[in-house]
Amino acid sequence: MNANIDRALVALADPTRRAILTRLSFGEARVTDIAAPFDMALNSVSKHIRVLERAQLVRRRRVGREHLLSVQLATLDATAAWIEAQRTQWSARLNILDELLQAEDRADARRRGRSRRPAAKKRSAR
Amino acid sequence: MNANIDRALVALADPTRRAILTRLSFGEARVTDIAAPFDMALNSVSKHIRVLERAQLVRRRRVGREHLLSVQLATLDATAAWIEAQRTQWSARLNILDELLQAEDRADARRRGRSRRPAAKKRSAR
DNA sequence: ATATCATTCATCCTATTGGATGAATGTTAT
DNA sequence: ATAACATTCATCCAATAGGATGAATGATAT
Repeated sequence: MNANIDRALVALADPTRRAILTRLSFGEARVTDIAAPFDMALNSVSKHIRVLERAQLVRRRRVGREHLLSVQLATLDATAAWIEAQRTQWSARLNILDELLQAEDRADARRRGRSRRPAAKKRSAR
Repeated sequence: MNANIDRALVALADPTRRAILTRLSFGEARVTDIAAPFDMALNSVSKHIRVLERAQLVRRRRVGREHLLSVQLATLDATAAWIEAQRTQWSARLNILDELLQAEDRADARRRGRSRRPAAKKRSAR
């Protein structure tokens, strides 16, 4: 499961591959078509396509001698969703932590109230 | 603007760095603390942290001799949002294309109706 | 059958990256 | 002042990734 996310993130982490996806958002295209606008050998583009394919961000449909590629939006969705989920989970943890620290502060304040001994305790960063 | 997204995606495309972010979701930590669970030299972890910092996924707060790191959730949000935006844009383009193709098909059907000459025209892939 | 076109395979080269190591820098404690 | 600690800097190394090139494979057209 996570290996897929990994492949997708790796695939998206390259500007050429993102450009290829953008190109495909205008419709199916052959390897040659995709390569045309790039100042790069056809073979290099072919390699990038394979990376996108392994990440399931792109689908290949062979028709005769040409390979027609298309974007696989679902995977892109899944990737954004994964990041968003991480964000939520991490944020939740930090909130819990913050509440704990605030409770601790209140306890400290009570103790200070009893013993008149103000101690400098720094608040954790945002 | 896009250079930031690029750095964030590159940073997220590594499992060690994602693990570091997860670690930081439990709260601020020093470089040494972050490095502890990893079977990896402190220096290597330090390098990963710099990558996360450049991508603004992590913030550093120097307090005395220790460097306290924390997750910068906003950037994570921005990254997910960027992917989601791409998805939306690309999906919209594909929808337009699909409508165009359907309109074309209907036109073909009308022409066939007038001239009795059925031509095999293949529908584009999903 | 042959030439042409579309694509991948196999290599090779270079730059970058993940990692290790030892020295250098800056901070705290004694 | 000195020792211990926290971290980075400067290198080095191996593995990987991006890119190029020429040959091989497969399909189409003549």
